[in-house]
Amino acid sequence: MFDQEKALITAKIRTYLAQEGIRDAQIEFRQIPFSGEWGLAVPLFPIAAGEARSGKKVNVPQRAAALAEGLQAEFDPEALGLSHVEAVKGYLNLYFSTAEYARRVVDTILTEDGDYGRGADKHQTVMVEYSQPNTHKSFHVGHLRNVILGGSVCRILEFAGNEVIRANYLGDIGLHVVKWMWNYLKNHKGEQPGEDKTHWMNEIYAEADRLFQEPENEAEVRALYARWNARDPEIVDLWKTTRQWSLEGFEQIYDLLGEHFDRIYFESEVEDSGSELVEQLIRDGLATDGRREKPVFIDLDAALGTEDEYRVLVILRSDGSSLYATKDLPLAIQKFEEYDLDRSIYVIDVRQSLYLKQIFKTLELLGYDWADKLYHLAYELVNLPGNVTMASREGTVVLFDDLVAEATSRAKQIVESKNPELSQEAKDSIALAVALGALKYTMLSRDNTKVVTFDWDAALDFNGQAAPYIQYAHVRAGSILRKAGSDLPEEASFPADLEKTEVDLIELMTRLPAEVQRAAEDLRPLVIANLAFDLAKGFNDFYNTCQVLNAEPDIRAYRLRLVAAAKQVIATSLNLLGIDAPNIM
RNA sequence: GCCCUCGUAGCUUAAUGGAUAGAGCAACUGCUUGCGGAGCAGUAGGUUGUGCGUUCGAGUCGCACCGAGGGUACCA
Repeated sequence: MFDQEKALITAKIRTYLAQEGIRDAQIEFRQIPFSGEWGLAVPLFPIAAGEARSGKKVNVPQRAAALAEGLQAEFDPEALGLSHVEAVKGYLNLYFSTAEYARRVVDTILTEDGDYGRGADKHQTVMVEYSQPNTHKSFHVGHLRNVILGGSVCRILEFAGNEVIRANYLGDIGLHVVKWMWNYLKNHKGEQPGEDKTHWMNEIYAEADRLFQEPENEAEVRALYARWNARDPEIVDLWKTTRQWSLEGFEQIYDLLGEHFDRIYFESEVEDSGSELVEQLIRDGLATDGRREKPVFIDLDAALGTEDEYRVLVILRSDGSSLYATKDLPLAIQKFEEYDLDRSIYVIDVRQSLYLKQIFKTLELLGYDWADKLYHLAYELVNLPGNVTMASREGTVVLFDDLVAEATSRAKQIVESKNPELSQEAKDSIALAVALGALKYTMLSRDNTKVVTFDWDAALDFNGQAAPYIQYAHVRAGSILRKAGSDLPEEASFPADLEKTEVDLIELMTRLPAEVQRAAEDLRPLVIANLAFDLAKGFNDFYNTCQVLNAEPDIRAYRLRLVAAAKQVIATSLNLLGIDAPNIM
């Protein structure tokens, strides 16, 4: 935002340093940590250290302090539109004119509106593959982290200036599907899914999984698997019908979560190309065909001359049936055939790190020059208290719909107490926004590499550092603007003696553009989650110390604009997390 | 054995190599409303797992160790 000023300041510093016999110094700008007022800091440590390295005998901290003081004497603050300049502990601190800075920030936000913080078009196309559920099975809290993380990463990448293609990859074939069909034919023939399709699908699957433990049942399932492999038309039809139910169930969940996909891949659609690729790999001598005693595998360490690093990748079972690797290889190729991708990101949990490393390496060995554009975005699991892994087999799962129902019911109570006069419909929709916001924030406010321990009370605690607090700040801002009635003042000048809470709020708002870039660069929604909370806290501090509606006309005018700007930035940051910013709650 | 990730306040967690390690829960004190609970203000809480190293400067980078979790050829 202050590029012109920075250029002028940089030139001035260079001139001074040249007099000191220092050339080609890198001038960097930082934030000044504490700021009752604010400005830019220039650390002189790197420059002093540079002198030391070039052989000059200097004590770095002392020299940095001396340079800062020398520079301070050189600066005429007014000529640069600065309020004052200080030399502190080796830093040159340049303070902006408070009123001017504040006005510029707020004007910029209100002019750019929802585009404030958006990065310039990078001309980069990024595919993000996420969610990847298995059809005919449940959707639990572990799956939720993937969808929420992937969805937020997509929004952030897009807003940062990338073109994003959202991809999903569904496990629509395999033993789990056959088990499901077996149980359906045997115990549920003719039944239709109810309102909640995923829940219903999962009940049949869970039952099938239990019954499968019995040897005679297992034999029946295997027999059905053989019919499936022979593409028995009756079974294929059943598969198509039931898969569709699953898809519709997932669609319900994605709608609820506000997610959509541009391209959906199915395991079934890459199975054949996978088999062909395996044959090709054997012909090329890269893969070893050990059938029937052993599988088809690639000894990556042998191929690369590494030891215990890439291990062995099995690409086809000894009985000729396919594995994940059989299908992930052709899928990667297909993605690059269909799209001109600059990056291809896989949002998959951390346990598959080695596996993906092997897949990427294999594609490199196959000679695909885009292999270095593949990236595994690993995230840790969601566990239950006591470090219990969520596994449907053990029955230790928290199902998605149960969780949403509980969260919504708790949110409803809050809405009831705050706004009893609203219509039931309005209450329901607000409760849902609050409930989903709370769940999403719980998932996104932890670093990707950290295990989330799912605790009902913590996830549903709407106080403190949680989405409802942020949403509430947005509502309060909206309420002030609504009560102010007529249109927002088109312009307003800011006074020099702004309250500290006003200054702090404005500074937080200036951080959005840079934080968006950082979040996109590191694929870390956490960065935005933190900023959203800080903004809400900043706004509440402002709200508690500054009157808006009852203030003098001049003050009222600029504060109304400040409130509108804060509302905008909070809404944008929530949007990047996939969280609704309601106007009433 | 080897590889990856994590270790920060009682708990959950933040911190582009830069200034006094920042929050939220829980705790404690006070105020308001009121006792089937909430809001606000404040207080307290830290040898950043341990030890070396790189650096003017390390929670952050490197190495080693300790601890937890995960992975390591036909599971996903």
